Amino acid sequence: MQHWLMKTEPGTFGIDDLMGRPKQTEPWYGIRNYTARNFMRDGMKNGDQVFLYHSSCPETGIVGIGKVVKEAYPDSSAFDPKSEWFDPKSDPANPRWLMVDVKFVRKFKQVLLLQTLRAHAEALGDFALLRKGNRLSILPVTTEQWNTILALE
DNA sequence: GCCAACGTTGGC
DNA sequence: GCCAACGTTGGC
Repeated sequence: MQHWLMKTEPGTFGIDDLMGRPKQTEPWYGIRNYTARNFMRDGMKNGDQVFLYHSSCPETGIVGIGKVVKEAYPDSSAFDPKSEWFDPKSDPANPRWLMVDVKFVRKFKQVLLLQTLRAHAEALGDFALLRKGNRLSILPVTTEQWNTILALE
């Protein structure tokens, strides 16, 4: 099993929204970055666990855990002209963008803040989230990093 | 294929 | 709101 981290903006859709969804599950639509898409397409498998991360908000950091319950399939929002994520270049016969379904697993009692993660940067090694200028919305987490982070909770 | 311009992300 | 960093676009 592999581990990942997925960013989300709580002002738009956060962990509380995920908890409130039917089956506590949501299609992760709207990813418009090739590297992130490739992680979904080539890496993410059913059962993989995911840190849920809140960005662009007062308390940025990891807020809980989810898991992949449906592997990559076409992101239908790319075909919807009314959608904010509409992409006219994505052909339904050859979809450019993909999504996975994520199910809520648990929420941390308190946010594991980015600044806390930074304080343990050495123990985390080369962690994509902490790299300068990191903008990936989906990124891999090694098992070692996963366990180190869980111990910080 | 290069690279400048532009748009977006995301922390602060 | 600012700004650094990065990805994408498009002219050549």
